[in-house]
Amino acid sequence: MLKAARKPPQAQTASPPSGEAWFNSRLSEMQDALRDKGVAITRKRAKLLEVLLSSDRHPSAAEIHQGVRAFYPETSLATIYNTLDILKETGQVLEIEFSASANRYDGRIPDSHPHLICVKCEKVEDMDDDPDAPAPSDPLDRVSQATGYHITRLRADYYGTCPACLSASRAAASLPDASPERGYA
Amino acid sequence: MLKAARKPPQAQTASPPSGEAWFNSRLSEMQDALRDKGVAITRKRAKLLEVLLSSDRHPSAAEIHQGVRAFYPETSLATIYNTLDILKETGQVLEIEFSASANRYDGRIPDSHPHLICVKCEKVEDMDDDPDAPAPSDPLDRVSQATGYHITRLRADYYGTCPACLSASRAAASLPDASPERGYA
DNA sequence: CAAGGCGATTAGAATCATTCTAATTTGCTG
DNA sequence: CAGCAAATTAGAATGATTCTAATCGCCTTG
Repeated sequence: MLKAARKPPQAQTASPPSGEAWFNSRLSEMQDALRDKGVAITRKRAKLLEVLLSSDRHPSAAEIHQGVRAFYPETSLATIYNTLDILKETGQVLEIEFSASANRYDGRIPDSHPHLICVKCEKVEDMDDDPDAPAPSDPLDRVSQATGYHITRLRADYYGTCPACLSASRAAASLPDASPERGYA
Repeated sequence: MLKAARKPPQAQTASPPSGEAWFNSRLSEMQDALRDKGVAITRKRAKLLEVLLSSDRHPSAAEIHQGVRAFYPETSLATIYNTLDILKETGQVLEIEFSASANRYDGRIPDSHPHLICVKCEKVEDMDDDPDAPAPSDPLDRVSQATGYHITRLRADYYGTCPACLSASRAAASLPDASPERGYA
């Protein structure tokens, strides 16, 4: 499992992967992941994958829905969410969460990577962040300069399992069944 | 406007500010910000500020509500959201957004700073990230080692205004009124 | 080809955090 | 005390997402 390819030597507004070859190989990856999970690749699901890979605009579930509907008008939103869930489970899509509007999905680069998010037009772009680049003291300044955005906020949050939950789940592994689950996973 | 103080020389699970002196000075900052905005500091709002500063658990709106209710049982959730909005506008609270559960609020350190988020128990902790620390290639590894978490994801997203929207709003500034607003701001 | 089975799909209901609305209360200021 | 604006309220509305129960489609087996 490779990291997202990192091409240019400086922070850039975007370097979206492209090309038919890339498209097909990425598509195969996703299909393989679904197969490995034991779920069928139906026509609607296949189309969903295409839609997901066909633009770098990080579509919402509703946008994906529209894209699939263009070909299969009988498709319901539930199917979109359902398939996105499977893709999430298999690490084939990155969900970018927002509380004030719809989540956005990145199927092109499913590993965590930084984004540029316009607070006005809600555009979401990939960013190639080169941490070794000449770094002005403030990362907001650095990224502003490199991208032309007026950056006002960096959200940098690490998601994982805390030590307490780690030992709890290790204990649970030896025992019958565990305490109730909740969580952001 | 100072940056969040950065105390220890390595990535740490947390270094919550503390002490009565700190508490009072931070409280004054928030109160001043409200006054500057021209809004009243009512008893309920004052209590909300206290609740916000009284723990480092990054409470949700509902948790704050409960905390205020303990003193003013007639308080409605609308008041909590309303006051949080004002605090957000004045940069006095950091909203940590989640789509799958309630947003969390950091009034202690209102500038953007990294967090540790447990995907199991939903704990949210502050993290002092020292980017100059000896850096194993992978930041997830570095943070895992430093904190004892099992980190699986770094969400690093830059929020700001994209070049297109910047020029649009510059244009709008000279003109009568602008195109419809939306956005994540 | 018929029957059975099972995952995929559907429409619509349910959920839940958040926002909105319209009415009421509060706390001044004169 | 009257008048006024801001604060507050209960409850309705919103909107993304999830759930539910029923149906569909398709493959297999007899």
